[in-house]
Amino acid sequence: MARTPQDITDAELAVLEALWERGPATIRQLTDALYPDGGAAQYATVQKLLERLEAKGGVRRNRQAAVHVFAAVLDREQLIGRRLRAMADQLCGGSLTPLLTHLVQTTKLSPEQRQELRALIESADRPTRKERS
Amino acid sequence: MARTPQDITDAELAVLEALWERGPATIRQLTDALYPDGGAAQYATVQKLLERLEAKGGVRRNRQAAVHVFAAVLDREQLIGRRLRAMADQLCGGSLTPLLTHLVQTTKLSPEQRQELRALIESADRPTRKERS
DNA sequence: TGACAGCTCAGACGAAATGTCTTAACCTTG
DNA sequence: CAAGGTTAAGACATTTCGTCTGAGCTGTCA
Repeated sequence: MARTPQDITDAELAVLEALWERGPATIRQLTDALYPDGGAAQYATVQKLLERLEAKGGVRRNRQAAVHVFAAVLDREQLIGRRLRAMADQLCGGSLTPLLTHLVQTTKLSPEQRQELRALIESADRPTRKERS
Repeated sequence: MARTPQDITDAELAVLEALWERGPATIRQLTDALYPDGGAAQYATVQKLLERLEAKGGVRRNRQAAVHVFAAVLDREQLIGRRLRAMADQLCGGSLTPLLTHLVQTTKLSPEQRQELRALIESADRPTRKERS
């Protein structure tokens, strides 16, 4: 049976997280962060991971300088969204609603969080109206 | 970098889905459903997948008859929950709240769904009170 | 100038995960 | 009894993903 390649792999995610944490960075900087005692091979690993991330639209490369600087395009929120959508596609015929329902039923929310959620539901009402006008 | 093995793999999920759809079944039945033109090798594949699912707690095997009957232990809802939790662990420091927030912000809900969600939030209030008493 | 270090580019390779297959033994049925 | 179906065990093949090597270019320093 066909397997589904991962969208953003674990190692790619580690690179993304390093970019989220420190902002735009060079391969050298990322390698030192991810592999403190790394050698040439690890530099090349990070390079390859960035290349794949770039191909997937997860990072952008600035080639202006001789040493390229990479920045995250995909932030945590967006990645969460991608993963939720992929899960909905696989398990819920594409609908996000079962995921939402499940979370509401199982997540222990503080009164503050509940209020926040109610506000989100109400504000979710309003953009819809604006979109109509 | 270490990779994370999948909880329930794609092929295992296909087996689970067949069980969800038809209820308890034998290897023969599942093989015929999943591999209509399958031979002995496909029978063995399904057997192995079931064995792994059993080890993961996803299915239960009834050995009373000579021919074993398998039933899903893990239903779709539970699998969704497992995956959401895994996602929260990986992307949100373990908190489900960001996932919930994201879904509320991005899911286009009908008025009925919104009302349903409000009701869920309110009912989520009440069990909490019962649990205190 | 030459050597060296750092960088980019390209692609092969190694390891891990996962799906597939083979073999042997046992049981039931015709 | 032979054949077919089943279980059990484990090896094997394929795919995915992380790692590594080699070549070429540039800039710096002795």
